Amino acid sequence: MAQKGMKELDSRAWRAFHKIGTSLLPHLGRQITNHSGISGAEYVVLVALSESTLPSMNLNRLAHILGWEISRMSHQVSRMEEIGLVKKTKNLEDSRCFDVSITSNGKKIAESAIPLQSKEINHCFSDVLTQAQMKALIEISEAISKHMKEHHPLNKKENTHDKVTQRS
Amino acid sequence: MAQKGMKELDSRAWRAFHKIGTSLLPHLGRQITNHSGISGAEYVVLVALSESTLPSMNLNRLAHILGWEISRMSHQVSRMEEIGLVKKTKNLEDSRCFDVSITSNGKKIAESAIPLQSKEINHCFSDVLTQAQMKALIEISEAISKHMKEHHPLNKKENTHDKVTQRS
DNA sequence: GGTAATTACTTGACATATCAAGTATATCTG
DNA sequence: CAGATATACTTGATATGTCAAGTAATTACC
Repeated sequence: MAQKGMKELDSRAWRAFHKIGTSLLPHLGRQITNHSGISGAEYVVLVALSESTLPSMNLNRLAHILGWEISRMSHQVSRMEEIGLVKKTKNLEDSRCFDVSITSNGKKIAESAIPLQSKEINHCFSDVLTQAQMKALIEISEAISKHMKEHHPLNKKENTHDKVTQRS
Repeated sequence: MAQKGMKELDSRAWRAFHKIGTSLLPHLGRQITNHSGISGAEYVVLVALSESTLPSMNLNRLAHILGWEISRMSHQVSRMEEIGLVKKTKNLEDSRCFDVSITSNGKKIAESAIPLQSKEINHCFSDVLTQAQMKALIEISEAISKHMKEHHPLNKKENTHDKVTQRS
């Protein structure tokens, strides 16, 4: 959604990316809820924990893997603990840290959700793209990720402008 | 974030896409707030109104252009009206409809925000990709959008599964 | 070994998104 | 033209994301 100061191709490419980013990702999140009864956020946390070789991870590490802010991670894990998807225990070596681990119930839900979700992804993504397109997408992702990592790492403050808008 | 039931390339491509979708878009949203003091959502609404050849649009049309649910659109426009970015007037022909138009203040903000945002997009997106990659992305977007339009149009109910998770 | 930084995480306020239900107007159908 | 249906939008509850500020444990430095 931008035009002035951009070349025609740039603008079209950006809009194309913006469009799939804001339609496909939310759609697949909704699908998770539909087929497995958990939110997209809960799903990615469970998958991250399932895939780890370690039995548990601290919040920081988890946040880093998912590319989330630590505060969001904290809220999310607390909610997931309340409903019994994960368990949080104080780390013995460093008592500032919490070890987050998946519960057996969480694991059960993840194990049934993952293949269903893979099917959805194949449906909306893999099946509609060619091999060449997927390879291109991997390269595109790497180029952008590299840039982001170098120039805009998470949790770096750069805000200098106040909100112009105020509510009563 | 999915593995089982997916081929290696499919999985890598999906993760690549997921990663940029969940890092680049939020980053650029934050940039809008930083340089212009409005949220990403406010920005896209203002841009959609600015770009329209018509002086106003009803909520439905606006929601359709942005690919948003009507309820989200309604809340967003109400908030933007409160802070004077847009104006809402009852349509005379069909009094169920509201004509949404950009205010002079909204236009002023949009006009200063758009070139700044284009610069940001060039920085993080256009400048790090080749022409060929951008062309590929446009084709990829078209393939996915076509599928979504045919199989998962917005505002279609398909939920059959209750939330498994409950709070006290 | 005591004080200053740093790190890991929490908390609460608020903004925003989503969902289910509701209201009001318009259109369609017999 | 009356009742049924569809459309355009609103509303309120709840879930989630974000921000600024806080707490507590660890480490770094003199």
